[in-house]
Amino acid sequence: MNARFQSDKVKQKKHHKRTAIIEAAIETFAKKGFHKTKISDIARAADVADGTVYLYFDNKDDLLIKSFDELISGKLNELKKLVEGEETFLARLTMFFDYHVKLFTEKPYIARFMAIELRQSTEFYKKFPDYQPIKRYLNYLQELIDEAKKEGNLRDVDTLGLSYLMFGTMDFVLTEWSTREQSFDLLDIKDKIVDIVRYGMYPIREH
Amino acid sequence: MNARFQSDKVKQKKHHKRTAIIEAAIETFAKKGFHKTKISDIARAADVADGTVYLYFDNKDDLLIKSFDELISGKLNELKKLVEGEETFLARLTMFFDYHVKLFTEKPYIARFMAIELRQSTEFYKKFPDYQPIKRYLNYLQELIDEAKKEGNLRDVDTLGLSYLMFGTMDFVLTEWSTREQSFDLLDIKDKIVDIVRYGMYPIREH
Amino acid sequence: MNARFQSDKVKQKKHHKRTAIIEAAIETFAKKGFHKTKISDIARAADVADGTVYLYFDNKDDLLIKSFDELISGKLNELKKLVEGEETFLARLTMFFDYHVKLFTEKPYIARFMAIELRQSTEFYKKFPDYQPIKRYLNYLQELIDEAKKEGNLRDVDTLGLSYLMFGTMDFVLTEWSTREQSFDLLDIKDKIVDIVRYGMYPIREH
Amino acid sequence: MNARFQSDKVKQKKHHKRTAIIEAAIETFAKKGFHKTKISDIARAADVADGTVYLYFDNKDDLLIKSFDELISGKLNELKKLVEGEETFLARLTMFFDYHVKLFTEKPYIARFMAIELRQSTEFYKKFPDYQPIKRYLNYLQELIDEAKKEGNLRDVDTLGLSYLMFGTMDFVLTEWSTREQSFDLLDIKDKIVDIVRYGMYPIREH
DNA sequence: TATGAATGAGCCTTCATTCAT
DNA sequence: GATGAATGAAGGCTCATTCAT
Repeated sequence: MNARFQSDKVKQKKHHKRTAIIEAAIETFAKKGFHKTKISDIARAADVADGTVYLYFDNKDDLLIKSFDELISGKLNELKKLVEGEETFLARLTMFFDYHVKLFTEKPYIARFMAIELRQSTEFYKKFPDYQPIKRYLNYLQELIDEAKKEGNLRDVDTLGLSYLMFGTMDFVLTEWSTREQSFDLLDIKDKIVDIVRYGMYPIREH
Repeated sequence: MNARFQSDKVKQKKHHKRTAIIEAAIETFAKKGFHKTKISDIARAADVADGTVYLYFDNKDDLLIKSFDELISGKLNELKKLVEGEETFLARLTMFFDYHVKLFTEKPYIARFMAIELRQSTEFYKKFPDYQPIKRYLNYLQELIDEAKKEGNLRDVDTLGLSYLMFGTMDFVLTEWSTREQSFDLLDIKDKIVDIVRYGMYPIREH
Repeated sequence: MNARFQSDKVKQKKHHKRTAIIEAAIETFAKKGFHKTKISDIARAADVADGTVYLYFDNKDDLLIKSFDELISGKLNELKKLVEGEETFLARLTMFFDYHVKLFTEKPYIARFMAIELRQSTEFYKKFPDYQPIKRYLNYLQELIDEAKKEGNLRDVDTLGLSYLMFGTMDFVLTEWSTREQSFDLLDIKDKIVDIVRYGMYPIREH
Repeated sequence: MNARFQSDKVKQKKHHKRTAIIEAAIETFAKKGFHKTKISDIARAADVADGTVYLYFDNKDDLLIKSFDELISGKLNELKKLVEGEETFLARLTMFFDYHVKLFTEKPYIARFMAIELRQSTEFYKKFPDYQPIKRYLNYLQELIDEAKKEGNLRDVDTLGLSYLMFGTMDFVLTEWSTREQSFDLLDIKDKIVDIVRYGMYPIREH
């Protein structure tokens, strides 16, 4: 092993603890909520000392924010790749939801994290006015919708309205699903909701 | 003044402080969030001593629950009266949304209270598994939907799905609206979303 | 016991804890120094709970300041009464020193408190620019000196200079005496220093 | 380059870091005070790693002590050379004060260091009973005084008393001067105080 | 009933010190 | 010798809850 390799290893190690802390934070915040989570809980879960957390993050708030960022950036990138592999708007929409259903089914605590911890306080938003991770999701959805409208695959619905409808519905379904201990089938309800969003709730007119 | 009258007055008085505390609690929880609200904040707002709160409520959690119950019962009753004054499903649906838009426009902190504080923690739900104030809203929505389906004014969509879609969308729109400092027009977006829910997002087929 | 008496008792009681905390603080700060003194040390010494300290004082710094104020105001008042009972400048000067010698001999920790804790940091002075308890002592000394000059009992020495000389000497003697565990006789050295200040250090010119 | 030279260079280098740390420590302790100074502050100022400090000093206390020693030894040696260049007691006394006025005017933080940090705690003196850097100053002053008395240039004042008077006055003047942001003229007040110490404060008897 | 002073458990954060490299 | 990432003990302060009046 030469010097260059060693340096790489060092760099890797440098980030190892940080990554461990982020992962522990996401899981613990999601499981117990921000306020009930002690820094020492996270430190223990990450197998580091309490003080180590403060080598990588300014304070508890900062850790929350950075955890969100990390989580959402990662997921959004994954999502974009998958979605952009699809051709039609319908396929993309389906993929958008499928991705989340899969993600949250596999790691329900992420659903809780995104659906609940995210919105703890206006104070939080006041403190970090530029911190709008949900906004990035919404923006992405809105791009997809606008494209679809251009393609003619979508009638001229209100972009903002549809994005709120889609995101809000998904968010609520997931919140219910995760706080109610997964008492209904996520895949099933997704299909049923997609059906409503596609065709509306009015009786389908015969022609 | 006879004994009966006196007793009534006493009872009224008895409830006066309780009511004041509940009202102060709702407003304060909504404004500052559950964790940042101190019992002494609520006591001051209600113009009672800290200790007095504990004459009417077991603890802070209990006060939160009772506040929700009070708030939601009141609002739900109001809502039911208005909704049941309408004949058609469409009118009822419209009324359902209009009522909330009006309510939250007038008292935005109630939106915050319902949208955010409501879902603070799994711990909370674990501790009070029977406490599901949202459930009552959802149940009511589902009743309306089922009726409408029977009337033939609604195609055979999934009741649970539609109720989640409607409630989740409303919830999210309100959260955004209240955390983003009312940056968009609530009435306007409501109409646009109702349009989507009615007719779906697909191009309307000519016939 | 009537209502008025009871109210007095309450008032007394109200201040009882505050007084106990101040006294405990002075003694503990003096014995251990500001930084080594824990709030819990003071609380224990005052026989109250830790939290009680914060009912009467904003924080540890505030407690230090208030303790000084209390201590110095009290002592300065006592001192003024005694000094003003004397007629001539010489008697007043003697009283000024005698008072301190007696005070510090009886309660050496007060000497430490005034001589050392008082000047912990420039930060402290920056934070509380108006907080100059020593200044009040100096001002008082300067008044005495100016009067004496007017009376003709004192030659036209520099007032500021003499006040610094007197205060600084006293301060240093006390510091040495208290940090060196009272290894010399305070009364004795006082007389010898007074002699120098009176007649100067040059050989007394015969005439 | 031979081995001896190399060894010298190494020794020099060895001491380079130690010297850098001492200098950084004196300046930083003086500027921020002992308790607010972090080891990492000193390390950064000395341009070494935190751990390096512990190669040369046992702990933070030890670093403080060694810094004092270094500072005081240096200054005392300088002072002695200058003082011993003077013939008469009066000239020596003047030099003693002039030296300090010059030193502290040029590097006010040294005044702070000596006047304040020096006396942080009884604990400190208890821990290091032999550590009396001021003592060396006092001893030197006392030697000067005793010599002067032998020479007949000084009446038979109490040596300890006069040394305390001189040192204490100087100490206090400097403390006031440095904590009050140099609000008065050091040179001017020095002359006025020297006048008092020489001739006393009583009206000069005519003859 | 009502009060509000008192309590004390609990937690975030700092920083002197260590030690593997 | 030199580094600096990691450690973990320690303490100021908050605030839900109690209880004597």
